[in-house]
This record gives sequence, C-alpha cells and structure tokens, in this order.
Amino acid sequence: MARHKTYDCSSGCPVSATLDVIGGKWKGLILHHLLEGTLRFGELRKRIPDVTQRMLTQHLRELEESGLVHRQVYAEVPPRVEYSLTPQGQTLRGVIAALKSWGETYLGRKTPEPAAPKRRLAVASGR
Amino acid sequence: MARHKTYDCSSGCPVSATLDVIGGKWKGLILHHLLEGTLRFGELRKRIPDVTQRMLTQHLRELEESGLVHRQVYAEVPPRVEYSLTPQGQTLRGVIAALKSWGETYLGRKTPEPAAPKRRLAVASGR
DNA sequence: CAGTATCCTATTAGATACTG
DNA sequence: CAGTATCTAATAGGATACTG
Repeated sequence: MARHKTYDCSSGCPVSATLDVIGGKWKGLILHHLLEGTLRFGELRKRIPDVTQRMLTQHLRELEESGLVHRQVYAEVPPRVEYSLTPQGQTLRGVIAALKSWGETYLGRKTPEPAAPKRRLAVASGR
Repeated sequence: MARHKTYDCSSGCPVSATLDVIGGKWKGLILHHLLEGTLRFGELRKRIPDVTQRMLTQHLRELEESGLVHRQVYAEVPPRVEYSLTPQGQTLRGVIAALKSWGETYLGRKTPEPAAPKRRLAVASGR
C-alpha cells in the first residue's frame, strides 16, 4: 500500500510497519505464492488472475525495495525474470501463516453479508 | 481499509481477507490498544495521537461491522462510549502479536531510509 | 516475456467546523 | 465527550496501448 512514508509514532508501531509492508491489495497473495518457491513474472500472473500487469509490477517493486523480494533478471531473449523471497522475506512465513489461519476461521464463521443486525443500538443505563 | 467488497478469489484468499479486516491505516494500532483492555473514545485518541477524530470513528465502525469490536454506549451526560474487543476480536491476539514481533525485527534491521543500493541492476548471464 | 506509459476513477485520509 | 458533516487532497488501483 506504499504507506511507507508518514510514520511518526517513531519506533513505536511495529504493527503498522508490518502492515505497511505487506498491506497492499495483492501483496499478501504475492508473498503467499513466493513462499512456495521462485516464480517468473508470468507464473505469478497466472496464480493471481485478477491482478493487472501494472499492479503486479508495482507491488513487486515495492516488495523488492522493502528487501523482501529478490528480482533476478536473466539476459536472455525472450526475457526471463524470476522472483523469489530474500532471507528476510522468508521470515514472513509465520506471519503469513497466522494471517491465513485466522482468515480461514473468520471466513468460515461469517456469512458473506450479515446485513448488519440493526445498526447503532447498544445502550446501557449509566452506572 | 474497507476493501471488503471485491474479493472474487472465492474462498481462496484468507490472507487477503484478514488484511481487509485489519489493514486500515490505523486498525492495527486500534486493535493493539484494545487488546490491552476496554477504552473510551478519548482514551484511544490519546494513545494514537496522530489519528483524526473522523478516522478513528470510521475505523471503529468498520471494526464493529466486522464483528471484532463492541461499542458500549452509556446513556449519560456527558456521553461515555467504551470500546472493547468481542470474543472474535480477541482471537486476533496471536495475529497482532505476530505482526508486532516481525515489525520490531524488521525495523531493527532496517535503517529508516536505505536510499536504494543503486536501483535496477541484478543481471545474470542466462543459463 | 516482462514490462512502461498514460489516462482515469475510486477509495482513503486530512482539515475544519458544528452538535446532541 | 463523542461524535457528524463538508470539502478537499492524496493515493491506490484499473484499463488500455505500446515496447525492448
């Protein structure tokens, strides 16, 4: 999501810092797939059908700048570019796993659209 | 971030689902503070100085709609509203902890602005 | 194949003022 | 105190066309 700038809760928001890095619309997915191995640009596209070329490129660049993804360009023709996780990127495995596991439970417990119970009503007599 | 809509990788992106729910600019922080106990609106503001009133309200509403936060309104004057995590919200504890822990290491390993090594250079002779 | 370049829309967030 | 209402600015994201 490239919120890498303004971040003044100086050295106090590791939670936000992590979300800044992995919180783009497709970054979770990209990381998830790269955790299973090196992939070429086109292979990533196939695994994430709804991402546009532009967004995939952009997010990969951001992940690269964050030091999580390595971009290996082979000087061939046709060109070949392989993406893989850096050692630091690999350390995200546990985090992604936690997100995935929680999400599975959350999606399981929740019907797609609960259509809000009634909105704004939860009053108690003051004590 | 309220990307709760378009989400067609039907039942396949629990990672994204989780990020949709906790990925707002301030949601991680809000959740983090509420994990330590019930807080009033104003108390949350003090703990997250840079959030605007509007954003805090909005994110709290979204978290409430996601079923993670409970909003308790006391019919007093001056008004008092307390926010706490629902049981489902509590289940996020491990996730937030993982984000926090990873973020601490990440921030520790990374100087604020590495000023990019040289940009776009990582070629290898094709094999 | 693996991108860039443009253009454009939608979503998010911030500032400021007002209120039950 | 705990919000709403407006208005505006900044970003993120998408569509499409073109290229080394």
